[in-house]
Amino acid sequence: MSNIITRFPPSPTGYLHVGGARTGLFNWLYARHTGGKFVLRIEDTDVRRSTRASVDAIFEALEWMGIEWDDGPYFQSKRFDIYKEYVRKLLDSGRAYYCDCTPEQVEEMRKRGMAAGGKAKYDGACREKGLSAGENRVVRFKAPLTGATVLEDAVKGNIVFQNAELDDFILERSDGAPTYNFVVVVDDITMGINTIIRGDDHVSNTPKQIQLYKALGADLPTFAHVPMVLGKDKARLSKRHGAMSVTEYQKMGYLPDALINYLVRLGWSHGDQEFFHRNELIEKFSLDHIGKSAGVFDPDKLLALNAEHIQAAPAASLIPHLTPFLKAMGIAAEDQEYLSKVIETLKPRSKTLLEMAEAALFYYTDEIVYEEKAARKFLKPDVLDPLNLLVTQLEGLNDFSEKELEGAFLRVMDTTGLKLGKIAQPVRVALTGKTASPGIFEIVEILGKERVIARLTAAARFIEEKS
RNA sequence: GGCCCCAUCGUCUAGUGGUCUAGGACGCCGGCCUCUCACGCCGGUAACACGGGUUCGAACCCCGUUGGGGUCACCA
Repeated sequence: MSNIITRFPPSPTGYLHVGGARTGLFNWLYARHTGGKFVLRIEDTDVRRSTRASVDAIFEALEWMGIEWDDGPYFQSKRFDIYKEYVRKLLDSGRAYYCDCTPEQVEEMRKRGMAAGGKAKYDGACREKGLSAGENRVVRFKAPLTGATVLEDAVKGNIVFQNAELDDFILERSDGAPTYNFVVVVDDITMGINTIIRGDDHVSNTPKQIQLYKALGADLPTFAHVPMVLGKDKARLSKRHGAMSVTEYQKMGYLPDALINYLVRLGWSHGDQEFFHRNELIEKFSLDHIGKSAGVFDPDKLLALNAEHIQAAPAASLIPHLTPFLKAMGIAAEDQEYLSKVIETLKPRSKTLLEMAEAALFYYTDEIVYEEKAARKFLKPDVLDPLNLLVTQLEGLNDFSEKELEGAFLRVMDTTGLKLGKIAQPVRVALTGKTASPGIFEIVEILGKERVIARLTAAARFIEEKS
């Protein structure tokens, strides 16, 4: 029923950073929420700075996040004919003209304006010259000199710009290439984009674009300028603020849903709710709860949210996300059922998938390396008897269920007079090499009789050799 | 500097004139739980930038100040 069409227009001059991903997300969510369309457009008119590698990086990041587009990707570099055609239209209708002022001359005008009253703009020297096409000539837009242009912004409200503040900006460079403000408008018109959600660093471009829409006789889209994402020091996001690319978060073991949840919540709210599943976001997202002020990117909160998403996810759904990390550690983890059990025990103690993979190691290797401190503290001669006793008890068990295991431990406690804590720690070190791990019964059950007994006796041997 | 935007705990935010001695989340600090580490639970810390109005009554409306951000290209 809806005919909302949004778009995401990254320029391929580097990786996709979290700020850009957020505006992409807003557009995607809004399209999904309204049942509309989401268009991907690559803004690569700056041939010098655009690279194929960046394009691929952007695709990869979007794919990982699960943001799929319905139309495109369009490449502006392949649409020059269309831009030419629109320049022609403007020239023919008298809304654009050729200008032969040199960059130096224009720069001079700006300096003068800056010195005089603060208005740094082209003075319209060639406006009425009636110049035709030629070497070193640019095409400028003949902007209205008086009156005002109003931006009716869906998040910021009405913003009024005096036309006298704006100048006759360039539509087509002297080398024939179109400029940003122009191509954006032509693209948005020809692609049917009717809802533009973008960073508010674009507000000052908007009046120019609105004038272009009008000069071209096109309907205005809905504009929604969302506040920017800032770094901890409240300055614009940059590499010195730490990990900023979407791909980095992927590599650090974040779940795409967690990143999405965090990014959307940064600047948008739904009452007090902090945790959202992807579908909930689609269901609840709307333009009218986007905040007006800039937000600081907080890695701690993202990490906490990631932990929450890990906990909330069924083990089976975590498998595809965790497997690459396991593989990187040389763990094949082919048995899905086993992996599921492993994940279940690790979920509440893993804030990232990377942590989870590292914590899973002892489930997959038989060469347990004892942490030095752990061994010194817990693998001492006095636990030799309890350990051997436990082995005997365990050997007698057919069923390694938690209940049976508890019984076995209880009997060892009985005969030795030791508390569970005294026994559990040495066993934990014997089984995992570490002093921290999932519950002792859980890991014994998952590891299974054979491996548990092997590791226990190995620990006993270790103690004997030491003393 | 001109133009534009913004302003609630350290951070993300709820709040749309009275129910706010301002709520939630992250962080931080206590405690409980406990076989370790976590998880979980309970409690605490901490904010309406400032000054004027408007109103019987302002976090919410208006003006100003201050502070922060954006933008002023033949980049996008």
